[in-house]
Amino acid sequence: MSVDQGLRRRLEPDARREQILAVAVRLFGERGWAEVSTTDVARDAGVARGLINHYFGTKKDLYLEVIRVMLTVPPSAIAQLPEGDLATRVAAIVDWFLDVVSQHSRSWLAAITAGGMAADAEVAQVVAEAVDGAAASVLAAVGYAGRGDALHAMARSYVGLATSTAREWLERGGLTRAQVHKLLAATLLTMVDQVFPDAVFPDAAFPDAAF
Amino acid sequence: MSVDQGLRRRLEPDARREQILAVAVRLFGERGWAEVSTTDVARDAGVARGLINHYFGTKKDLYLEVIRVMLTVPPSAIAQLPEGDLATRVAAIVDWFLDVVSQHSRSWLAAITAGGMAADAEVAQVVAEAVDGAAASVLAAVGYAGRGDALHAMARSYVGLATSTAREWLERGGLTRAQVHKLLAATLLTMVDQVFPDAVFPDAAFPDAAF
DNA sequence: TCGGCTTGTTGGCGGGCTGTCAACAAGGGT
DNA sequence: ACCCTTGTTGACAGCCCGCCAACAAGCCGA
Repeated sequence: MSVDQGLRRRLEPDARREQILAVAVRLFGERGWAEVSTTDVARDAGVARGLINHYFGTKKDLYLEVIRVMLTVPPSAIAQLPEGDLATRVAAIVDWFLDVVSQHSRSWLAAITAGGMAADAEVAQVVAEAVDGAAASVLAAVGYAGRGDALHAMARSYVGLATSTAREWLERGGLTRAQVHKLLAATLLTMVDQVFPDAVFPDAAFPDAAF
Repeated sequence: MSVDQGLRRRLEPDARREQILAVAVRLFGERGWAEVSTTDVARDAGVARGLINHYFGTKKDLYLEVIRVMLTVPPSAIAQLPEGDLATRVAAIVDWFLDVVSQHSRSWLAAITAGGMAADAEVAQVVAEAVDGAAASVLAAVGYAGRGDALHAMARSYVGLATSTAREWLERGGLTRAQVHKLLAATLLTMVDQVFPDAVFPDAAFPDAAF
């Protein structure tokens, strides 16, 4: 593992930083916050421990970067919004979510379940930003983008459902992908039909028009 | 805060243990795992640090007890299952959940959102047991108790939705209780109608009979 | 009342982890 | 070949944790 080849080599700051970050992502993905020490990261990176503080500051700062990396969605599959029927779009957004989660499931799930210290305010904020992004995607897919704070809150709640359901599927193995898909699609349709209309702006009173 | 009155007094083991535990619950509820040291708990309890290890073992062991306390639902409101229509029972179980969460919201939410180190296996198990209990209550309320693992998985997913929605309500304040109630009731009804039937035992083929 | 004994309680030791900083050296520029 | 920038190191101080021998509070029998 630890690629230490005796000699001491100079790397460009970006390269060294990214190398340490990669090691940290791997270690924090395998074990939790308390189980990984900066000494471990330094050893596996073949680097003096002080260098980690030099590049990242605090151990928590390093951890925040790790979580950001874990939650960063590969931009390949984004922005594919099929223009069909509502049910079609719901099925598409659910499939997109399941694809993203299942591909790099371990790191994504580990990070979204608060990674190791959800109580920390900064960690919570990083996770909240990722949830916000997913919620915005959901709202866009169902044609409710930019329609008020309550809708965003409901969309974030739905992302919570999607997350817990995905965990039941990928970690516990108690559900099949088909069951997960049906659950998420049916509940999202229900929310769009029955719950979202009550949450749009009080002044704007066109609850169903997508355009 | 720290009730230190100079002299050193002997307490019965249960009393001392409970006193320390109370202090730990307060501190871990205010701050997270990393921000609370056993020294802090000892100081606020007016006790030597070693005594904590004597009573609880490891700091993590103390933390597990704290989370168990936080997740323990006051047994008052349980076991009230109104025998009415399905929609009535759904509304009742949602109200019950919202009551429980809103009463001691801070500690419950703090603990259920993984309390501080969800990555730890033991902490995850304690939280999972609490989620299992809530899921069982939901299944019992809708008449699907004891009908297979997939159903329990779906119920746990629903508890995830309830948790994230409650957090949007209580912590972020972006939703009203009425909105939360409608969201949770509508989605639960949808799951009972459209999703649960596919998840019952393969051999048992009576998806709708409550009795 | 007083000594003894059980046991709740203390304080310090060793080990480990973290943040900081002055000193060192790798490698390019002149 | 030299120098000088700067990536890199190693050690120091501080804190936290688990452990354990020593201490004493309070009860019991004499």
